[in-house]
Amino acid sequence: MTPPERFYVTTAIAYANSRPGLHTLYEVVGADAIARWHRMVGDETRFLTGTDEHSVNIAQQAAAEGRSPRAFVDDQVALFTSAEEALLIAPDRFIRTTDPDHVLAAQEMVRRAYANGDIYPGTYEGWYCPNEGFRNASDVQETSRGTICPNHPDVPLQWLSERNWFFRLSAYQERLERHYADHPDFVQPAYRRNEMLGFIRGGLEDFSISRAGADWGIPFPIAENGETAQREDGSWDPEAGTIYVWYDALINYITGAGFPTDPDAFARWWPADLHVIGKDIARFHTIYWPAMLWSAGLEAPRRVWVHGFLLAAGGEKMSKSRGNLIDPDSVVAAFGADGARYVALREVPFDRDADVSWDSFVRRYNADLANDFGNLVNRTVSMAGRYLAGARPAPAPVDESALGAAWPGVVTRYRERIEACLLHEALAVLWDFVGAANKLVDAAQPWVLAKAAKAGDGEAERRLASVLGDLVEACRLIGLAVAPFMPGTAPRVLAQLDHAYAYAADGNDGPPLLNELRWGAHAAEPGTLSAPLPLFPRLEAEDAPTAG
RNA sequence: GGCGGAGUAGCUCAGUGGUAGAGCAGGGGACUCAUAAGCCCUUGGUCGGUGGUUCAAAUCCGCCCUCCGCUACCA
Repeated sequence: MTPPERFYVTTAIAYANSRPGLHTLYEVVGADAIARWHRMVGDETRFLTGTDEHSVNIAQQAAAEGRSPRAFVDDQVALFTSAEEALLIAPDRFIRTTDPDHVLAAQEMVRRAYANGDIYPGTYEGWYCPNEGFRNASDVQETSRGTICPNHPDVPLQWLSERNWFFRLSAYQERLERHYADHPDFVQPAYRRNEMLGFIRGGLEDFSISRAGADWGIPFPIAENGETAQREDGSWDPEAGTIYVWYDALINYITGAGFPTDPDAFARWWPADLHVIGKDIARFHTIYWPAMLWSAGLEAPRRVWVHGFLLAAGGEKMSKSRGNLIDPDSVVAAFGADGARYVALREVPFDRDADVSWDSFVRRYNADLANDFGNLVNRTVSMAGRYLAGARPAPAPVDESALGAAWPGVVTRYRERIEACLLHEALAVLWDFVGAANKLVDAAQPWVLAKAAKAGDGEAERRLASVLGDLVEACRLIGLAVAPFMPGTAPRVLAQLDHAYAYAADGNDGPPLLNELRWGAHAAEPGTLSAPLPLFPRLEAEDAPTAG
């Protein structure tokens, strides 16, 4: 027995400033499916997701509601965790950047960068909006009245400079280029890697990692004179400011692995096997982050997967202001948790953007789940019950069954696609097999065999049991294989087939999935099929929620 | 502007030199186990434009048009 592989997968942490949309949860659903796959095949798996809760913006939103930042984010986070529960997302830890161990981790990373000579006090300059803080050059507008903030056109912008700390990213250009060369799969898909490499080759500037004015953040642990910013009573000197954005948010991945308080756990889980992120933050994960880790004497993550976005009709970005968000709760209400997971991961290629709409989801749900797979299970269970009095027929041996012969190749391709993060292709591979099973029903015509068998045709009777055995086995295999994507459906399929589903709700604690996915793995065991129970009721387009 | 990618059936896309493909959507048919689902057949494309290389180009080369991604401190 080889020891189990360990697999550590993370998502980006969500900015806790508004309620989650499906386009935000999409990434978490994808990572959850990947994590479940690894748990089920027997890898020691850790899946981390969570929320990013510090920022001037959040402090101001809280203040606008007359609440403390902490109370505000607590409520925001509850929106995320409940939406994720509804989608059957099962992280091993839901991390919050306000968690005490994360505060320690971020401060320790700053200290290490300082000890390594990679951070230095400098001056940050830029347009400052009194309502929003510093704004990018690309976020402000030049008008006849001068430079204004588009969100607050009546509030004059100020050109401010501020003392804060900088990270010496420029020192890591060569090492980054070498790392990309030595680890061609570090950033995927390949076109994202090329973009990042182009950025690196264009030259790297240092970036600021502290803010003087903001107090809703992790206290910066070092004073400008290089001494600790912690005072004798344990409090932090506000003069030192707070840690800014990336030296807070990115650190969550190592906090979640045990850094720095649990060295044993950290040694086991770091470096992460996979960061799943959106294209908007690729640069920070594939350039800033490795450099920050190296500065602290830590390894870069093994792989960063940059997924695409869900776009509204016509390729428009989804946003609250455009009012074209898809509300995850309505999707779950209409399609079920598994249906929602399936349509999102099947409709949107995991390596690029796609337009989605309620209609496209309904079409996909009806075609793939209600008509193809759901109906396959339904007709199979129904026929076995009707023609064989419910006794579960055994599948034919692999070499005597067309489905059995095709199956091993399906598993191989399915596994390859999942491990390559091509989740939509993985599902397509499985659904090819669903199609093959449906074709078999029509080719073999069990109802004709049943009539002949009833009339005393022994060969027809044998053939009937064999065909239905193959179909039952196909349903078992498909239902089980798709469990990482549809964890609620798998047990329901197997239950109708009177097969045990031996995995915990998060996919742990079961037998190695690849053993279970052998054709005929339970062929010798007797069973009794129950009455068919529709898995995915067909939907009509008018089942769409009222817009809003 | 620079670097990169894409333009193929109504929609989403596969197809890197040899008589144009899939899924969905549309049309027709035979069947009936089933969630009026499934199965079979089928409509539909001067493969962005143009010039060239070649016996032969969606596929290679030139030019043009259109669209998209990246091009630094919002998470």
